[in-house]
Amino acid sequence: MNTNNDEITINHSEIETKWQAQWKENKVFEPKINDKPKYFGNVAYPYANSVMHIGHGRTYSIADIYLRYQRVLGKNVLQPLGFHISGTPVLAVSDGIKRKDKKTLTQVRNAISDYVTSEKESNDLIETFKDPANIAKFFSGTIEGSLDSIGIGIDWSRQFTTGEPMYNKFIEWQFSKLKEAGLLVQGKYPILYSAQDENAVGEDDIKDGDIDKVSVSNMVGIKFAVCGEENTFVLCATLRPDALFCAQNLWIKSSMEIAKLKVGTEFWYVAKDAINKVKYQFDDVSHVSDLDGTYFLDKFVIAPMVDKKIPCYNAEFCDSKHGTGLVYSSPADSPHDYLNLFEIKFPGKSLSEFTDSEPLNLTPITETFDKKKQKISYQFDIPAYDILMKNKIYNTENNSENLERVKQELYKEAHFGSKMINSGEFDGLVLKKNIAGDKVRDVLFDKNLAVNFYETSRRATTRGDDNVIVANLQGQWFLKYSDRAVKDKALELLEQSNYFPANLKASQAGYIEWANMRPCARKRGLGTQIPYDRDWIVEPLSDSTIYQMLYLVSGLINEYKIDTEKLSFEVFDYLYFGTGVASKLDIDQEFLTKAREQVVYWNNVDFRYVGMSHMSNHLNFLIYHYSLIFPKSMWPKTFVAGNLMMRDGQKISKSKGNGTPLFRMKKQYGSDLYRLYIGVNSNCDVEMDFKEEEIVNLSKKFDRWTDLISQSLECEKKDFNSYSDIDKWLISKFYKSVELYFEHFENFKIREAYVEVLYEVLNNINYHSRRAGEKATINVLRFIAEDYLILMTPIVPHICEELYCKIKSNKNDSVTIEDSSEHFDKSKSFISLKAYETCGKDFISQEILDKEEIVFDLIKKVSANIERTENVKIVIITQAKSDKFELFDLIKSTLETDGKNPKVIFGKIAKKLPQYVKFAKKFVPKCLGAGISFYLSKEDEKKLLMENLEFFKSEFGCDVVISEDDSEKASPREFEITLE
RNA sequence: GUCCGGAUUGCCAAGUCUGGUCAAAGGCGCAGGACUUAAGAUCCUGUCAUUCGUGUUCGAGGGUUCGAAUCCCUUUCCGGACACCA
Repeated sequence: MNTNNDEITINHSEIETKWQAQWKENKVFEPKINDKPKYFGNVAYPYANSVMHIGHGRTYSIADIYLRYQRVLGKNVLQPLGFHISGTPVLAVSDGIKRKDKKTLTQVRNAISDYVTSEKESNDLIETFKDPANIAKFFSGTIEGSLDSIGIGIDWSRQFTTGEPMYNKFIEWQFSKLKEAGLLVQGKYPILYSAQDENAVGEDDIKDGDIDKVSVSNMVGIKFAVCGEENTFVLCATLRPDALFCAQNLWIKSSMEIAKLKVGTEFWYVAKDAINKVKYQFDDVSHVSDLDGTYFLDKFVIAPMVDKKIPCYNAEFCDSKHGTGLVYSSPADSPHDYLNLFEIKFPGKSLSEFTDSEPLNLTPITETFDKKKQKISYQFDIPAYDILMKNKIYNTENNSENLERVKQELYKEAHFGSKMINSGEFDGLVLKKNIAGDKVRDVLFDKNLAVNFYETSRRATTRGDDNVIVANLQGQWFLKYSDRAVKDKALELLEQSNYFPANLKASQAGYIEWANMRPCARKRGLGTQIPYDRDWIVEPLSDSTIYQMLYLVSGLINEYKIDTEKLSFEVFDYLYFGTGVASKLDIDQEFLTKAREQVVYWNNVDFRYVGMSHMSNHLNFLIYHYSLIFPKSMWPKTFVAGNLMMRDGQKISKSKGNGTPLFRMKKQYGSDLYRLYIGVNSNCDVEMDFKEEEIVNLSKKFDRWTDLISQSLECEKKDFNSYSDIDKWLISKFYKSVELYFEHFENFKIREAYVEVLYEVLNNINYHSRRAGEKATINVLRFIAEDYLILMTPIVPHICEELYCKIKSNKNDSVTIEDSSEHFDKSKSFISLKAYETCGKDFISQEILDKEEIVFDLIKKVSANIERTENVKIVIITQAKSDKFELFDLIKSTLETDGKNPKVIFGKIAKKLPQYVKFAKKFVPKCLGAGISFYLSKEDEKKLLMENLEFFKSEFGCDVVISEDDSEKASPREFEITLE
């Protein structure tokens, strides 16, 4: 910290601790129902599986600054917070600890290291984490402490976790409402699955699942009818159904174990390793018999749609674990297929012997139509052949690497600018974006010649070494967002809301359009069971949409120790909609009345802050659910999407170890400074970079501000009229900035608002200090100090409380903090609750501001000139000629009477003051925008110069003379400067 | 793949929505000065070019306009978010 001379060193950390304790003790952030307008804002609850780092702190700080600003506006503000523990993450940690998984243990040990003093304590704590509830309990405690430590004004009396019975009841109610709205439906859904565990698998269950993500990929299983076997098919899974048109044969590894399955009324052949995939993806599957690949080698199959009889050939490269293990060839597109087929048809020969014509005599199925975009040129429009020849790959032997390379090249580049030919109704479809493939697939589906076949995006195994497969789960619960009426309602909600940043509102509407069927329940994890189907647990994103409304009654549920079993659907209906008869509900009537009062008073969410990455899912669902469950009058009002925080240009993440715990900020920099840095550094919609040097630099400005205000409070506040003109200038400037402050805040521009009242005002203070001396500055600051503190409270609340204390003690206020009677108005004691009530306009004198600007500009110009000249003894200031003033008058009056019409203005000038036509050519366009700037009459201008002569002399450090002559070059307020 | 966004003067980064007060905030870096025995820290000044008239700048090219960093079109290069995961 700065320890300059007589400056008082402030121990911010100490002050902050003191005020945080005061706030807590006096329940400053636990608002009661009163006659002020209410404002209900909140941020998404944090996930209680780790400690908070400085990145999380940004989100909560921004929301807190804005909500404290609402208090400045005189609102009764509620900001509650709960904790999210649904889903698998907490479970995964406790499982990891039970398993003694090293990675998990290290992470947990690191996370708790700040809260334990010995290794034994650490181990004991971790031991308790085998119960997931203890994980949630511990981390929610640390989170509460962290947020308190940076002065976030949260009403903790309403907190809950998503694992509590109260919450479960609320979610059950919510889902009953969604069911009523027709949103909750059941169907099939593909998920990653382990047949051995008989359960869905998440990222945590898959080996290296966090590093190399596994997703579900959608293949097409094409049915090749086996000749001579009725209703029996070889199922080949492919990503390129369009290649069917050049299918020449099936590849079947003779040694592969194959199973015959009965699926519905059909019989399918697949590799034995693929039995589970079929079993878990299709209905009515039974195992008929086993055989091996040799069975097919003398058989023929019919390629569907093209109706072509093709043979089955042995191929060692077949992989029983990929797809169905059985594939068809597409020699035109696949170099592998081409060479293998070639070697079967021409045993012992090399492809190099066939340069004049393509030996397999294939019919091309694609054609190049855009030679420019296509990076590979084809001789015969048989891409596989052409690329093999180009790369001089003539046989399969020792060429597996090369083949792989050209395959990649082909897939990557060949499809640009190709379209289908010789394929009947599909002719002309482009291969790009799989347009042709999708069309072929759809037609195959229509004719029941193919099925959807899901496969994992990469080969994956569980920690228990079972193959991860894709199961098409029966009975999956969905939220059906696809109905037009449902979408329209959500869009209506969005439409009537405020959205910041405003340009993303359109994207949000896009997400609403895009939402379709959303699986909303899972087989595993913590959370609420679906009331109609207890096997399913509501998935974490679906259980966190309208929960803000629970805050309105959660405090009372705890206070009245309500038996959660009594929280029936009817009770929630009564609480939220006022429907039903209260006296008939089997629940504490006093609670019921009070809780209903809460809902009626707080009514709806006024402000919701979410991370930008949650726009497409969380916020989307939130909008849907509110629009369906609540009446319009209870819809949320303002949404803000905020961005992440980086650390020195890098993402904050556990693995990088750059996520400094939030609670350290108080000791390291002071919470006020942290908040100030967050608020002033960037607007919430841009990614913010946390830089040590920047925050240190900011502390200098902050210290200066603190020091100035602190000193000013030692002075006596005087009557406005007893201040001098230059003092009034500073006061005017301040209240001008205040106007902008409110304007910026209305548009959720926190950064701009504080740049205005901190940087701008500080600059003006410095200028005033030069003009009138530091003493006078401190004196005049006393006049605005109280307002200034109120406006700064949202961003640096602790120091403002501390300084405000000085004012209170000066006032000899009869109200003391100890007064705790029911009607005690806390806002008199805490600046955190104080509204801004001054009418700044009364103290703004435009004339003083305008005049000072002329002086200011002059100083700037002269200083710049002096800088460039040596040995200046006298500065001569010369005014413009009288007719130049006339010109200005003419332009000004024309602008007023005829508007911004350059032609009219030029016409008048040419007529009355032709000597200035040339000058006007450059000057007039400048006036068209902002108008002509303020200027004085020649006499007043001279007066102004004379009045400030002494100030000029001291500023320039030399003699200053106001010339009696006129200058051609000068203009009103633009003096000619001569140095001697 | 789908959907968004960005490119600003040595670097980071405001400004763009709402065209004019924009040679363009702020920070870093750099240079000079004050203080100091000195260094550091701190404070002040400067930081596109300039013959101090002005000129040339906001990825590139074109357009609209009296006027474009800002609006429109084209183009190059970067980045972010994506559903069962919180």
